[in-house]
Amino acid sequence: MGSVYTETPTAGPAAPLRAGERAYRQLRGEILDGILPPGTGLLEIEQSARIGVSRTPLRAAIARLIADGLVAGRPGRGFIVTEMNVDSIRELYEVRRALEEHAARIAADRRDPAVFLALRDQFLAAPALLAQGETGLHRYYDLIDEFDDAVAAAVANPFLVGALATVRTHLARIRRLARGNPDRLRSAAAEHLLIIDAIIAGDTSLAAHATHVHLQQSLTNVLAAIQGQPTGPVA
Amino acid sequence: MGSVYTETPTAGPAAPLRAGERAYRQLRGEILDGILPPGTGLLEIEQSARIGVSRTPLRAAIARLIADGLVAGRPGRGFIVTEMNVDSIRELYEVRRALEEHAARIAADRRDPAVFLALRDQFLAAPALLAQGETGLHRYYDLIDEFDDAVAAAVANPFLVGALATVRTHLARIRRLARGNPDRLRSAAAEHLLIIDAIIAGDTSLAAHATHVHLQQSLTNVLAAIQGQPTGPVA
DNA sequence: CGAGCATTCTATGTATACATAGGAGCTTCA
DNA sequence: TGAAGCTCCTATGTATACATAGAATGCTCG
Repeated sequence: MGSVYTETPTAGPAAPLRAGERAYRQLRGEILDGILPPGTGLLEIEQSARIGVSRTPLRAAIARLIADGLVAGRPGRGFIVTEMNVDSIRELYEVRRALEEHAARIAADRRDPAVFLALRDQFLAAPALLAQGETGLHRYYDLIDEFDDAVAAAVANPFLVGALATVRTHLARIRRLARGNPDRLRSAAAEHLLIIDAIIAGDTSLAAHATHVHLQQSLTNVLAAIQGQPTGPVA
Repeated sequence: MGSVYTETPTAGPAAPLRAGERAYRQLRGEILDGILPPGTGLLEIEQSARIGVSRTPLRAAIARLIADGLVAGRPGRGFIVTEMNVDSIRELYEVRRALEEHAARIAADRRDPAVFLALRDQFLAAPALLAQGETGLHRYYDLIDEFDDAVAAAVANPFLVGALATVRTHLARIRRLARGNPDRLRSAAAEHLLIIDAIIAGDTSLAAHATHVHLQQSLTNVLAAIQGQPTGPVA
């Protein structure tokens, strides 16, 4: 196994990244992007050869993916990428609703107004962003992430943030299906604005209800998108 | 190393249990029971020698404990049992409230009345149970588990049940601190009865509110118990 | 006597060799 | 021809040897 560090040692943004971490991120990304569709069998030897790490760190990576719920496996019979059907999506949104409503409530109570005022301005500019094509779309998704991060920071609860992170992981797999619906994204931006306004105002109840509405709309849209294309597109 | 299977091959209740699984269960149990108190350093070599497995399955076990949030570790600097202070307890209950309220709501909507009617009878007998000393206490805790399982079965949502399982794991560490308060346990049984009645009646709102009340009472009791004995007793 | 540096030691990270169990496919017998 | 049994093969489970990075400690120099 030749040079593991093909890149210059000083190039990385931080540490050169361990083999197990690399394997985890790559597999996770490929599952989330649909490159490894649900049902795909993950063979240790095959995957370790493909990614370029030995079996030991690859096993660690798969163990983490199992903990994430992205991979399932029976002992002695291999591992497969977990399925993501309509029922799973409904179930996921059920948990998401509980957690995000609670988070919104807490965020409205503990928020730093300045942070959300800045976000408000950015969301006001979202419709213009969405008119800019692919790059604008990317920046819009980054904005959503910023919002989620701001809520997480306001909540300041490792358990809640962790549970939300788990939900968001699975959500990333779903989002791919409903991508590219400008009308929906514009509506979503407006819904986010409502939530942000409620948080700024410190109105816990309104923040929770606005979040509820937003998630219900989101779920409806996702389910409709899936009706359109029964089985997700796969490379 | 010599015979891993000291016991007769046909003795085990099921499969002989893998080394990694054994290590995981033992370490998890010891952390939950406080035998390995927060802050304890888990050295791979030391622990693998103690438990009697090699480093590879022990690493897998520690990886699972990290996913559970029971162990934390900086890469290259070892692993330690996570702390559990008053703030963590408050944060845990915050998430617990969100999840259990939602679960109670759903359970009230989807429940099988017969299951909860049976539980109702058992909880009615709880005060008598609590008068029976240690064995009665044990059976009481089993009854709580039965209730939790019944709610989980009614909810029928793997994501929500999984999130609840995570919370319950950490809760087990806390419960040890507040153990042995008969008055509180009698009150808790009465609170559970209220929740069960609401679920039987299909009253989603009441089930959620009764759960909220119960958890608030539970948190208050736990915090009071900790005030009494600042740092938990350790073997 | 204090601070900086080199050395050593320890614990994790990684790779590989071996053990084992489960399944697929083939052969054989009825 | 079909079904049952056996064999081989493959993939995971486990153990161990080696690489490496970080920290603690002791030494030396100012």
